[in-house]
Amino acid sequence: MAKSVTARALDLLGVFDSEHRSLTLSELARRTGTPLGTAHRLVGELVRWGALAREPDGGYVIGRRIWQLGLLAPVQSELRTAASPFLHDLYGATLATVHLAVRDGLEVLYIDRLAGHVSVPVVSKIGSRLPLHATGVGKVLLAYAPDDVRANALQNLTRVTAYTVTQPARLLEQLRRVRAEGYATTGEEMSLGACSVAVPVRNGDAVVAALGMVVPDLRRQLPRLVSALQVAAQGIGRTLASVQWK
Amino acid sequence: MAKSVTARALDLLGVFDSEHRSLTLSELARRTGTPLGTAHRLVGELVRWGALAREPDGGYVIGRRIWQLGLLAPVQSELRTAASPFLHDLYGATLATVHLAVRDGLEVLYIDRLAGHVSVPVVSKIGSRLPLHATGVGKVLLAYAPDDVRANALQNLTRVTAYTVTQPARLLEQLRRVRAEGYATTGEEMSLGACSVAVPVRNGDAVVAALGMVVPDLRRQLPRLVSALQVAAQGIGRTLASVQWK
DNA sequence: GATACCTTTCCGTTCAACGGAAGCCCGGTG
DNA sequence: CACCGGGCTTCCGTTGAACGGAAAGGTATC
Repeated sequence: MAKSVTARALDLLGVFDSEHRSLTLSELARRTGTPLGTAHRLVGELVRWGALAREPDGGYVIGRRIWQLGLLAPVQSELRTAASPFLHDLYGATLATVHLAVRDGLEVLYIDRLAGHVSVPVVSKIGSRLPLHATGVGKVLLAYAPDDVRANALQNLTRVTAYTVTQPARLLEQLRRVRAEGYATTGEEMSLGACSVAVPVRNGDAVVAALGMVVPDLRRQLPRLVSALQVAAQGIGRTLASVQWK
Repeated sequence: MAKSVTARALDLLGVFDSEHRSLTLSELARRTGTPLGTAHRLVGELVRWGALAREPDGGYVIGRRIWQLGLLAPVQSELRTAASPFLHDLYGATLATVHLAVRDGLEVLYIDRLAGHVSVPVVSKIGSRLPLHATGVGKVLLAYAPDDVRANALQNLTRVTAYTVTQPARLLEQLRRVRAEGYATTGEEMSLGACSVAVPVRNGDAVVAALGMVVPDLRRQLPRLVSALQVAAQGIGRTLASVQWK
């Protein structure tokens, strides 16, 4: 299956994640199913180029060059920089945990986050992925996703908490309302004690991201939060559109 | 020279930089000296894995997966997160542009930056590299670098402005003073109208980074800035040491 | 000093990668 | 409309780089 050299080399990088930031050569070989001899050579090349680095303790970690490259990715260089000041405003105005996310395949990918000093159990981390159907930002992204994506996502509504929506019909109805009303909400569907609201961020007509916040309870303040979110999302969209043509 | 497939694939990624965030297939082929047929195949694999992505306009850009990986790099995940609150404090206290940087080979690599709304001409960007001998953070990193690095760096003191120190003997003397006094300064050596101060950030005994600021003029406030920097650097070091063993 | 685990080096075989060339798809131009 | 130049994609026969098993070298553990 994974035959090509390139694919193998990339897979060696791919086994790193936030729980495994440092791996030994043999761990890498095991996790990728690469024979040791081969892994040794490939890792050597990756280190030479700067994609991996060797720690004093002998473990391998992701190298600085990858980090530098990552800064050039559009999510980072355009979306994130455009959104950053608005996230701060939003956080300042509400003191809730604020999220910026995009859809990547059938998952939500968190681009940025501003967390208040604890308060609500929040699962997301910058760069992490969560299912589309159990988060506020996820529902927004799903609501505006192409039909085939939505169809695929509905196939597989895994249960996370007792409140997670797992019936396709019910979720579809919710998504319809998201499009009608312009915002999505969740109530403890991803983690108990956490509710969320989210709105789309548009560049022109296209929905390119979602902006959301997590709070312990929605009832009283929903209108206020929605309008704060919409103002910020508007600002981000405007910034994106203006940066586009320089 | 660059024969191995892996090296070629990596080189394809390596030609992206902040001036060239989006490249077409044939640009990639030209810039790496790869025949088109080969480039096509390799780029295809990179896209399949998520290292590159194709924009609607047909150009290739760095993919989200690389960005995600970059977040796992130690510079980002340890240094940057440990330092972030202290950078904010420092910025709040002084309103000067604040920098965190490490040495990478014979260059300064900027890890984080907090810029005031214009004021002084600042060259650095997050993820960018500059020569070691012409910046405050660079001098600090050079002062505490291993002997062979320092020797190599002194070979090649390129002139940037009229004030850049280009005589090895003079720079060596400055570095001696940096070690003795615990901070480095520059006066318009990198860019006219900008002076800088910097101090080392230590993790235990080892100097792992440098913390600096850029201001229009140093004379009057030097002692105040140095002590603010030292307090912050101390804090960062403490945080690093405590995170180390979890 | 034996054990267990990791890393590094070596080398003959083989099959994946190579890249030249030919065809495709556009958009611009005479 | 026909032509042209550009970038993109596909194809295929040859070849040498990549493969991976095996064995030797390290280093902590019992």
